[in-house]
Amino acid sequence: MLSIGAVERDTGLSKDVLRMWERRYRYPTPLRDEHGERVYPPEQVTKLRAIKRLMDRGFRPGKIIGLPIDELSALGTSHASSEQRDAGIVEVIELIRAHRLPDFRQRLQQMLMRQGLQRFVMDTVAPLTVAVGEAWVRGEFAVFEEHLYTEQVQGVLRNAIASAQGQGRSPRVLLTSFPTEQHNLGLLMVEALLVVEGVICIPLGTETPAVEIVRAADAHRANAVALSFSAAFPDRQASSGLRELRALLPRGIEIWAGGSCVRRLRRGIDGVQVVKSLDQVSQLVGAWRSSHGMP
Amino acid sequence: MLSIGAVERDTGLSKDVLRMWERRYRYPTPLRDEHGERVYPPEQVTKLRAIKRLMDRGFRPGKIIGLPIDELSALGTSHASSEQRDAGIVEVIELIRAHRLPDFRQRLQQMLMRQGLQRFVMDTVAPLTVAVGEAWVRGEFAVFEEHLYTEQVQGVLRNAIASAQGQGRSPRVLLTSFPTEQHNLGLLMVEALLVVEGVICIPLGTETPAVEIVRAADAHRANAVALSFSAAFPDRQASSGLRELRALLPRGIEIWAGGSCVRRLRRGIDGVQVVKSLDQVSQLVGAWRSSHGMP
DNA sequence: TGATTGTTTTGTCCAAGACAAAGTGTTGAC
DNA sequence: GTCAACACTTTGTCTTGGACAAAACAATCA
Repeated sequence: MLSIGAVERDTGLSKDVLRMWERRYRYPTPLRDEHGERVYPPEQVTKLRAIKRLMDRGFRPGKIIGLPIDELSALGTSHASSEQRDAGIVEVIELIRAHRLPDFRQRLQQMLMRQGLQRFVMDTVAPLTVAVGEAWVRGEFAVFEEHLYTEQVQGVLRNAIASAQGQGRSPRVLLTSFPTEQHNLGLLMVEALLVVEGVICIPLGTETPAVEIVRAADAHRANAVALSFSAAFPDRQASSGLRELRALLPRGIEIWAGGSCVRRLRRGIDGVQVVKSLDQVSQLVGAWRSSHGMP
Repeated sequence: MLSIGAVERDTGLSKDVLRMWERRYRYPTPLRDEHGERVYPPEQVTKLRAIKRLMDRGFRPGKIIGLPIDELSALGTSHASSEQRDAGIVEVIELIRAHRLPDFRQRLQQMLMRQGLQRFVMDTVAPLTVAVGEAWVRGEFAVFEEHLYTEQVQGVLRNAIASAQGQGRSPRVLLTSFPTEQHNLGLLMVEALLVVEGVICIPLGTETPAVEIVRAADAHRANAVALSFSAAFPDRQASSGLRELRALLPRGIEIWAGGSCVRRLRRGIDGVQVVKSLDQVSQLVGAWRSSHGMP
């Protein structure tokens, strides 16, 4: 049984939205505690998570909020399972669920060696992370299993980045996310791809306010700022934040925005490059280099 | 000029709190746009950030909200600076402030090699992190510089952990923190020390709810759970959380609690080992092993 | 096909009141 | 002098229902 604040943290739906939905769609239907405050049963929280997940994919709340939970997961899976899943991915997922930590770590390392860093990120880590996220929403993955997954992959990626990192040359790229966006895996994936291209990376971790991004870009003479937005990040904040940053940042510095959230932005933002897939990272670097007279 | 939502993102103060302060303390005093909605001037946002920072250190809003901005920064400075600093530490700090990223990274790596992982963590990383935290509060360090520091040290530590990690033997130790505790560096330092002792680590990253810790401990047959608490973590939540976890967890599994927050806990908690300094980590492992008939 | 308009959907913001949880201080017992 | 219990103060979160702008969708016309 969770309070409205706890549900906000758990689902990413703001208190205002939770109350508004209740008024407007008659769902969720929380009970009340002895002092008249909303208390959400676990099933409703699970369903809310599923709804949020679908909204992140572009569904609209009014259309799906009435559906029962199994239809919601059907909607979620129908899309994903259509892209045939690599047998390797399934196998790795099973290792986490069986809590075979050393085997899991070793398997990751093995795939990294076999595929090389670039293919490892694009063909293994990215789909694996999506699969883990979906399994978590369906309740097939415990919270701690997802944490453990994230931690292990982070370790492997950071390790690979350190090994692949050489002298590096322009462009100089600053990597970070806006406040409230805590997901680091996306940033690490991009950093890995950039390091492969021989780019100089300045990783700031997550949650840097716009003003600080500007100061950092200045101090480190960055040529571009790369921002990551997970699916859970609210669209509005993304576009307003990007506009704000564009206004603050000198025009000479490019902005690259990527992640599931910006993928569904309708209109492009002036002066911001939207990166819809990890493939484009390499092209972006190439474009920057050729337009700045580099081989 | 920022909207209330933007200020929430930027300062970490919720909309409810911003409105309540305005009602109660007559501050902040946002202007209104053409539709009657709050609009915050940049100076006020800066002051709000300063207030939030001091609150994280234990100040209470009512006492400090009336002070002018320069007195607020003075409050941050007065406290620290008495402890004499290692020359090496000062030197490394200067590298970050000069934004010499490759030199900084190389210097860390060099110290790691010279000192070995254990001494590196205890004599370099720990005091360095304290010094950076203090400098940040005094305003000598920008937010982005602190982010960059954290990111780099994290990289070096994770790298070292991966290299030092061998087969490992009992005890099996689960590493994590309670929800809202996002600081990862402390956990990584402990993990490094444990790996040196040949302990098997199961790192869950930060913010794992008590119930999930129990499930993870069961799934991975952990012998101990290590929890990290930064200075910003509320004492009360720490002790109640630890008690709750102790009640949920089988008695056979030990709880090790460490970090600046627990260091100021008055009473010990029954069945919880309080780790006041990093030196004790090695002893704890030794004690566990000898009491379980291991060499 | 593509731009322009109108309509529906949806999220954010507002106000003031209520109250519980956290923190502080005081008293009294050992 | 230390510790527990209690009362008092401070502070944050939750409540209500109304209003409205921005985004998404649909329909129209060039």
